[in-house]
Amino acid sequence: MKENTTNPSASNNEERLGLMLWFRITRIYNQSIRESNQHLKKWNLSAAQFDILVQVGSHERLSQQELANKLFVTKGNITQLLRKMEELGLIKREQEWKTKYLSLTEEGKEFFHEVVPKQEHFQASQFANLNETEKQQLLDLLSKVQK
Amino acid sequence: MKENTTNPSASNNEERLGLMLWFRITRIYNQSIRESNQHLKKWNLSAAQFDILVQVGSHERLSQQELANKLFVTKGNITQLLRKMEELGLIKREQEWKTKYLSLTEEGKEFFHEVVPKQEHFQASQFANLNETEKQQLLDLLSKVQK
DNA sequence: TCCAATCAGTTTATGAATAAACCAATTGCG
DNA sequence: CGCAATTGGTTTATTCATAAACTGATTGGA
Repeated sequence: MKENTTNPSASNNEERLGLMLWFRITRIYNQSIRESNQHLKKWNLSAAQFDILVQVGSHERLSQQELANKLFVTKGNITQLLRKMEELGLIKREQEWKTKYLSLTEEGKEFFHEVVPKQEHFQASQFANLNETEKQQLLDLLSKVQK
Repeated sequence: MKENTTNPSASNNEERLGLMLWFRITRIYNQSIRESNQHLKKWNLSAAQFDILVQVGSHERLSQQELANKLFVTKGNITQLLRKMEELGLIKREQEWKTKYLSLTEEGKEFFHEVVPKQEHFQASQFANLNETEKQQLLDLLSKVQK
């Protein structure tokens, strides 16, 4: 499997590794997001919506900006996603001063308890090739990448 | 044992790790793609186009389907991206029987030699928090995830 | 006091990616 | 034969996500 070793150029090893890591991560992401969406289809939910469900479900008084920061996406993106989830009746937005605080509706909570454990189980299966130690190692390394 | 609280950590460690890995990877990806796009703007190129440039530039006689497989995206996506890159004059498609083989135009090759080393340098900097051993470790673990 | 800066959120236009349906050509096999 | 399955690519409708410009409200200095 030298698919990526095909010499992006004659630079040093350190840089070659960086590019290979980039490629590898985008590929894992592409594959993973696709399979997750497929799996979440059962509940008519997208991966993005699932992420929001988890965050809002497990944090009190989250503002939209805070949510955006947690998910590393833009606040514009959050606005759009929330509008849809509000329409679906899963999320409530309560304005206080200029800030909108988020929480799950009753229906959202039911969904949360229904979907999260199952999706969790599914996500775990995507890393089935790693044993527990390796998973922990991978998580540590990835955390370190993001400081 | 569904005494699940509002908290993913109520399940076993193995599964909790899986979900955390998923979140971590999507966040790194989101952040990384954004910064890469920003960086590639200098050349009016997107990350997706860059990926194609690299693959086509370093493999002879690649078909569209093969390219899609290498990048873990759908062939429909490839069709769209190639159309644009063809318009930009970076890529040639040569049909042989029903297969279209890809190659870089002269301009594409120039671009390749201009952009790749610089982008490589940039990508490397995104993993600056890891030393060389750790990078190699991370790459090995990620490869293992994808079998 | 007033004006610039900031902050939370929204809007708009655009690009990336998908799934699913499709076309045309080739092949396999009953 | 003849027809179904496969293969490579395209099209279409839809979802995600971004950047950038915007609104309105608040605040902090000169």
